[in-house]
Amino acid sequence: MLRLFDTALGAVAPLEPRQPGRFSMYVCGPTVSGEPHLGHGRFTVTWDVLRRYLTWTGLDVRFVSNVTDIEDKILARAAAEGRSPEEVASHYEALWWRTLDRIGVLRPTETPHATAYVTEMLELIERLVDGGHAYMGGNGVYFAADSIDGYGLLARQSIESLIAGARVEVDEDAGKRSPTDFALWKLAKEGEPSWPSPWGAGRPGWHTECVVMSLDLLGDGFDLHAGGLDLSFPHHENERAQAVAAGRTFARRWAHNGMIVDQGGEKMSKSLGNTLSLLELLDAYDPRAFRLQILQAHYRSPVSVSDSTIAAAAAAVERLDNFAREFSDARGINPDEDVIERFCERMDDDLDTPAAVAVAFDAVKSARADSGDRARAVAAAVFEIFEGVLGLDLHDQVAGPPAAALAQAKERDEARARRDWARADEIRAELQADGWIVEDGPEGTAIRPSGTSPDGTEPDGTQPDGTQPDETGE
RNA sequence: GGCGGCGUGGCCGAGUGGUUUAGGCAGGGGCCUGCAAAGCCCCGUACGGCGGUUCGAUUCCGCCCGCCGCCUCCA
Repeated sequence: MLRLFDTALGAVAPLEPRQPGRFSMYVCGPTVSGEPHLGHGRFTVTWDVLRRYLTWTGLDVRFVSNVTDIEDKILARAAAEGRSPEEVASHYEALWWRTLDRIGVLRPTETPHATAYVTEMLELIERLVDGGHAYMGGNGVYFAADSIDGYGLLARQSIESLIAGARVEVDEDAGKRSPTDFALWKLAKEGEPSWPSPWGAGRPGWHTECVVMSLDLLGDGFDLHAGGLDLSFPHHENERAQAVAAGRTFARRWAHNGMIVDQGGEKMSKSLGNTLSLLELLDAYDPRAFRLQILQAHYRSPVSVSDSTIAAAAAAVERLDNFAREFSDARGINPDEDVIERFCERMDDDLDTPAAVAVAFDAVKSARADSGDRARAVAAAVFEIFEGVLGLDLHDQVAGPPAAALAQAKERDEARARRDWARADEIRAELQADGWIVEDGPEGTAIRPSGTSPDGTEPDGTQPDGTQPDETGE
């Protein structure tokens, strides 16, 4: 049984499903107003790994992740670029899924959109207003945080100390009564997209969609609500507050992943403007290197991604590919049970992927030290761990090199056969200059693309995305 | 100010009250090789500082120093 840190509990606890054999999880998805950045890459990989692991252990996992397709930043970009908000949202959503494909993140079971749930959100808001939990302010409808007991659970603070620590003045014009209150419904300004409501035409506040969509698709008391640590407060707290006020049972467990930080150790965030584009990183390195680096840090720790850390991960991926080529005949046979058991022990301990990956690297070493069926079983465990569970495919086949390169390889073999080392070395240098790694094997000269191949294409044919160059990461 | 986290060898990064090491990357030496590459073997005696508990602490406790997060939009 997997044990996972629970933010509300402040401790690691067994993750027992609501219904035996089934697992329901909700992860806060993106606001599609810009390019995916490194932080997006991290949270998607982290929860994708949890989802894959639970599935692999036999659970039927229902994984819901929303798309916020109506929000202030989308409107701002649409206005700036002379496009409609719908165009902006659909453009960045398409880019979002294309990018996740590249880092091996599976599609959620469901991807509800905020704009498809406006009716349900209005029903909830009405219920909250009727129950005395929400009030009409100058710019919209606000939730009164002090109207429920236990506000501050996820921050592990009392509402008094949260108010005392508020960094932002209460906006008198908006008619917000307390800094901890938050918008449920925002009245539309001239020209903004809007939906009719009893309080005037407007659009939903961000915190409401997740409540409605998670409860609608997963039901009361669903198993896990996860997301970035920066969402724990106030976003998740505000979701929980609405559910509590509406008399619903919300998520049974809460989990949060750590932040990507810059080289100075500071969190990448929109307000600091120090976010790095995930797309640029994926264009410059094997996308699997990003996934491996995320796996090589504990999901709750801050992680710094830089050229040197990604290069190190890329070198490790290359080693794994070499291993996969060497043991390609081990695919499909029964994995060594000891290796799998040790791997699971680490995963079950609060998703300790760095230690779990270390088990796999140990297995790489021992498979090579061993021989025969035993070596192949251990190798099969390596495949099972990386490909069957962690979503990191190993490449044991390379696309057929072009005929010209093969001809050079053949010529080199001929030179070597007549012990013409000078000519053989000359051809090798030519091949290397063209971006090939040259190895002498039992079948003669073998070539495969190096990571810095001039043609730049991955064997899987990944192409750079088609975003405009002037877009900034957000 | 309130609440929380972190400080491990050149870099990244797990873990543990003590006997033999996490793991990855980089580096040094060696084996293999026509020379390489890949692979294999060996190596460098890491746990912020000061006290305390203990037979023994990197691991527990206290204090200090440093860094970071949340209390505003954010994954």
